[in-house]
Amino acid sequence: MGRSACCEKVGLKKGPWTPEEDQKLLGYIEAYGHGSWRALPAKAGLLRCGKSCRLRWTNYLRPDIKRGKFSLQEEQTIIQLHALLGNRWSAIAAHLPKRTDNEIKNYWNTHLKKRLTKMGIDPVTHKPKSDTLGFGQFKGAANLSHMAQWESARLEAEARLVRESKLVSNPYQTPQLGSSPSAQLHTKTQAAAPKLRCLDVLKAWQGAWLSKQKDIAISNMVFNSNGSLESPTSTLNFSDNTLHNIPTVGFSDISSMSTIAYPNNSNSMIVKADPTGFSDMAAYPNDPAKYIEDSLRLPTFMEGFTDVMLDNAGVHNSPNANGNLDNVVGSCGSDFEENKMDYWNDMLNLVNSTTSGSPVF
DNA sequence: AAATACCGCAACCGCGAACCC
DNA sequence: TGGGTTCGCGGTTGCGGTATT
Repeated sequence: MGRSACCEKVGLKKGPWTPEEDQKLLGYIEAYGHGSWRALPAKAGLLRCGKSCRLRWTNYLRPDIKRGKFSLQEEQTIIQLHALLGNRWSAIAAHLPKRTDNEIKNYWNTHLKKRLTKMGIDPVTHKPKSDTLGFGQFKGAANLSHMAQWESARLEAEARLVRESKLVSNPYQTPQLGSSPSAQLHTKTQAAAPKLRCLDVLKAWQGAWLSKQKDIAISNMVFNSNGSLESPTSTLNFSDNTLHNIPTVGFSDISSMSTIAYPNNSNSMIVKADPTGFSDMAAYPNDPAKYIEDSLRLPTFMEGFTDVMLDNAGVHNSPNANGNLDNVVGSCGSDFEENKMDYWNDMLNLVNSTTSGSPVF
């Protein structure tokens, strides 16, 4: 009963890998693929457990891993994605080509987290710590949480895609694009659904929220598998058939809520609420993507500013003698209002920039 | 120069989900 | 359908290197 402990067997080696072991593992996987990790050590002549071999391969030996210092761009990406996704390192790694989730996790814990803390920003919520009372109106954390719910749903959908695409995936599981297993996920996903449209949770969410801003009651709704509406604040639970059941290929326009689905074996869809409060889709009879593009607006309600503490300027973000970040403290006022838009602009730029390489955005 | 503290990273551990029979 | 197996993820640990005293 119970789990079979992978390293329980006496005689299995633990600890740092030797160059000889690396060579054996590398040579075996290059020749035969990893196959079953559990069976691999014996076949490769290694006195390691399969789990240890997998870790060594995915975090160190894989040929497509970039090592070394993180660039400013990478730092920014990590921080922004962490604000959105939390400690979901594999998901974050999927957006950082050639970086492993373990490496990103380590970098966050040893560098970025400390930097945020030093600057008076809670690395968990990405809010200023001084916000505990003064930012009663601060909606960013709740919004991020909201976004995370959507992202969770997306990840579930992606996971299903991977399963569905296993038939076409390369048995030699060396990813060519991303570095993390999640990157492999994306690669496979794309292979399985080359015409995949994005499950654009961010944009969908923006649209829904913007509509809410306009007190459009229906704006909080998304279509469920029955074609009825439900609140996006609830956890999305896409069954395997959910998206396929959405009957719209093109537009479905119900009041101010618009749903576009691309159900042809892709699990992808765009759901949005009409940010204008009135349906203007007739203006885009042949170009749903353009409609989405044009109708989306930056969410003015979102607040965040983690990009300001990236030291690209170096000067204005320096902590003061009190250990506070002058600019960040200042940003609790008007500067903050300015920075928040930059932050989310960056976020959306990031999202947009990854559109081509990932079905996520 | 030695001792100690700190830091960074590779590796391990445990859990949950997916898979397989 | 249920139970065992495998895999992947996220948290944690421990060790080696570096900085500080």
